[in-house]
Amino acid sequence: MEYNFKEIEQKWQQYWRENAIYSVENGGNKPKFYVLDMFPYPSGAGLHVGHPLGYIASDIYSRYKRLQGFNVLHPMGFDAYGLPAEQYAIQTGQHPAITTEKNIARYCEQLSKIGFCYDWNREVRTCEADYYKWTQWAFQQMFNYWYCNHANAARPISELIETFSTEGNAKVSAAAIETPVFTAEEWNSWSEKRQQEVLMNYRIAYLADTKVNWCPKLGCVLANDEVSEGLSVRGGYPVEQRVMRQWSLRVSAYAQRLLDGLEQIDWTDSLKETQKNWIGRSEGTEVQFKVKNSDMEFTIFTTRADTMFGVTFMVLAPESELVAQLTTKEQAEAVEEYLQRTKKRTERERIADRSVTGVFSGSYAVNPFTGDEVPIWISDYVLAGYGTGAIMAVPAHDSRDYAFARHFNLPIVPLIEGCDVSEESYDAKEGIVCNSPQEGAVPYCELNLNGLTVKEAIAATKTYVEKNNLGRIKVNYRLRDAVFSRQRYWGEPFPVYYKDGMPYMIPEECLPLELPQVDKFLPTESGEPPLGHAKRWAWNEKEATLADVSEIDNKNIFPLELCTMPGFAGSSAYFLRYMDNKNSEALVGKSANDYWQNVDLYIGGTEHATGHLIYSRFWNKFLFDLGIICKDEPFQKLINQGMIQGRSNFVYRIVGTNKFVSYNLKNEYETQQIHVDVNIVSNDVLDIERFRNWMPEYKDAEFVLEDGKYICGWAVEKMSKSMFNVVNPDDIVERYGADTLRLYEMFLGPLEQSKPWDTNGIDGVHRFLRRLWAMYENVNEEQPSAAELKTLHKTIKKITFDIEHFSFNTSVSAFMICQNELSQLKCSKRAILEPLTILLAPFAPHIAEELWHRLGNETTVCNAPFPICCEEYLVESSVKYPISFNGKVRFTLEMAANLTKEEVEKEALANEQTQKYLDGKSPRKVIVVPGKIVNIVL
RNA sequence: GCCGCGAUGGUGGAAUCGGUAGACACGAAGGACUUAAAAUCCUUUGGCUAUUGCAGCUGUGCGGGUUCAAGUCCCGCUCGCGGUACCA
Repeated sequence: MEYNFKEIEQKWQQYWRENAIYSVENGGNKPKFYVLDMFPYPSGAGLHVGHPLGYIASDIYSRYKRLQGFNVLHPMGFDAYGLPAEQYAIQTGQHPAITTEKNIARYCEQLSKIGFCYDWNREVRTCEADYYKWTQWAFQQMFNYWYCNHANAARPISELIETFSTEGNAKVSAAAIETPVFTAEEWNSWSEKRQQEVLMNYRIAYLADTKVNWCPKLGCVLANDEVSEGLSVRGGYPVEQRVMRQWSLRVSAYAQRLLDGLEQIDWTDSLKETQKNWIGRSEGTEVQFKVKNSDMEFTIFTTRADTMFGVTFMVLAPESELVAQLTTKEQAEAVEEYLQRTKKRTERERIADRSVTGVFSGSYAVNPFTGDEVPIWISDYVLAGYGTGAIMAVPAHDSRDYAFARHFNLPIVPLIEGCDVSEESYDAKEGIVCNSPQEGAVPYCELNLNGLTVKEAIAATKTYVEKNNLGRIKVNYRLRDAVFSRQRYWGEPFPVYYKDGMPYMIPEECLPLELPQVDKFLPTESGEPPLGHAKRWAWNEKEATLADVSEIDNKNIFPLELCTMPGFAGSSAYFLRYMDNKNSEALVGKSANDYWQNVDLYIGGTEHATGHLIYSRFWNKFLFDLGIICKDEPFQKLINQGMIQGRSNFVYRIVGTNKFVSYNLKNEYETQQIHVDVNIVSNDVLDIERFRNWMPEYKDAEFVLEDGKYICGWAVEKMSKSMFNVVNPDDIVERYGADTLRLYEMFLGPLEQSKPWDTNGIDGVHRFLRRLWAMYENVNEEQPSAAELKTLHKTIKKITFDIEHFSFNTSVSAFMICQNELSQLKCSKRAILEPLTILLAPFAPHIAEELWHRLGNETTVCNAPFPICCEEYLVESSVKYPISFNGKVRFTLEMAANLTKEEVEKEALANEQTQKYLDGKSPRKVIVVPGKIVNIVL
């Protein structure tokens, strides 16, 4: 009987669906296991062969865990809100909801063909109201909470109001926007608006004027992780800095917990490292500098407190509030001109052009250690958003300060013994400190750092600063708050209305606030977001309905927020919703969450390292603070699957002709390299007929062949339509079947490694399945031999080990070796084939299910127990020892397996050949590695 | 610049704890079956030397080192990939 994969795969996919084989209950006697894929954004292009790689890996692991008796949650859904659908809508006028729906249907169709064990009853789509209701709800919670530094957790804003009205804000330590101290009397005397304004400084979701990445082309602000090198990640458009009134999430409040949490989770070091860099913890010192001839003071942040005696000037960021205060009349014009000039430059220009620019403010600062007076400059190499937006410049030990000092001819004072600063600064944090002011020097400071190492000097200076009240020890983080507004249509609406210019939350019982229909998706001419086009988009507090915008003037009707939420809003808590996706009372019910806890295994791409994987950790920690969920880290183990690149093929056209020359002859001609569709090339040999029919211009093409064949060149490139190297999984399933696709994707190479897709090798895997299939033709009931049992149990051991180490490529090899050995033994015994079938089920579920039933089983193989390796079958009767002299193997000796180390040594030395090599001498040393090698040292 | 990862045949890759490098697969060459093709099966396949027999040497990006023994550990490079950056 032929291996008819098409029939088999259809049959079992239908069987699984109709009998709900993969639906999962919350609870039961089995231990739980949660396996999650990063849910896809359904783009119009559909899936290519690279997309399912991680899904196949997680599917294998899920099925394996299920066979081992775990209750496995393995869901799938769609990240459906986002820019591409909206861009498409702008171009074509098609509503994003329609295109998104269509794309999801296409994705589902493609995914269903591969035979995944998803519980589709738990599907979530971020654009559906019963899902985004909980995104809106979480946002409202963030609005209603503040971050208390004492509790090191989010606390309800009501507690804060209570504190303000009884004792003011003096004792409150919060992660918040700097707020002047006020008393309870002051608080109680303020208007509601004033109180709301103050509270806004404390909220975790807050509205504030912030410097944002504005992308004019997209008409939208972007978060830091959505911008790379001054260009938008989506579309590659220029991004500029702008101050806008925006919603932000106080992610920075969680910086330390996000850092600490990395210690408890099982992620790769490189990913943890990326997140650590992104969070960017930096321990340093804040020092107060007085302004000469003024009462003013300002604060700078430094990690090099040891360089206080090398400060020769100060620098302010152009955007710093201090600029206006510290600019003198004489310098006003020059400073204004400089500010205008830097303002015009886009982020990209600043990155491209790093030439030194700056202007003197006219003021001087006083070094609090020495009383020394140094000029205050303004330059755009100092960033307003980091530290205090002002620095002390130590040109001898900072390359940027050095370049600045050189350019403007400012003094350079070295502080490390033996360093040479005539050509460049000495930035390294090592060496012995010198040049502290000596006794009697003017100016003088009693702190003497001479002779200390840099590390010791930093510590000594910190102590001095604290003791003398000159500043404080401070930890800074690079991690910024996440800008949360998007001037866009296709996203979650904010559940917010405005009254008296201040935002208020729509009552929870009125959620979800649904996205209204609009005709036009472009931002409005006035610069307002597309929601400005909505005809009915205002809030009536009393009736809780949407009303005509024309009625806004009416007393009880208030306008809504016109922005929508960014892409990461919907993906930050989706893993929680899968646990309990039908729950209309809560994001996730307590019992469901207590049962599933968190994700045991998360598989997805590394491109989310500083976006989704930071935001969802933050979001999760916030919900943890609220007591909604029981784990503060969402993803216990995380694996990044590598990217699958394309493998492009080329033909070589002789310039100016329609003649094509084969790869190895191309150097004899002047040729032009042209991409050719990989689907009409097999093993780099071009199908000439199909090539002629591929495009009209090649209809009459001629060829210069080698050995009667046209050989194509090849290269590894990104998989994309323009390179004609896209391979569609549907085509592979059609030609070879889903099981072959699954095995081959795993066989390509290590899961975490990026590698090119090359259809050429797939025949080998397909052949294996056919050979395996043939072994089940005449199954008999004979007792298995020792050799057969050994092969089986060796394979069980290997497969179990491999799955647990996510080494799926070597498991496929192990199956091939096993099949090969059994076929040599001509083994078709049920006792061997039955466990082998279960072993194969996670990898190739369709053929395993069919073979399982052919062996006479009634139940599904999905519920069979995973076989266990019996070591006793693996015991060898004899062991082949390579005998080496001085590490070099000379011959191999077969010995009984049960010999002790001493006996092996004895037998090896007694051997005739050994004696020949020894040539009468006695060995210096003999090293026996049991089961491995005997090394004789001469 | 800084941080992280990697480099093994014609190709993808294996080698799990320092113990016979190249498993498994593709490709290639030769053979069997066949009128023929497809399919299937068998043999060979890192390089060099030898080949009527055995075998020998060499070999994991480069240069050193540790060790009886190194693809694997240590030091110094080269190249490639990824992340990140006027972060004070």
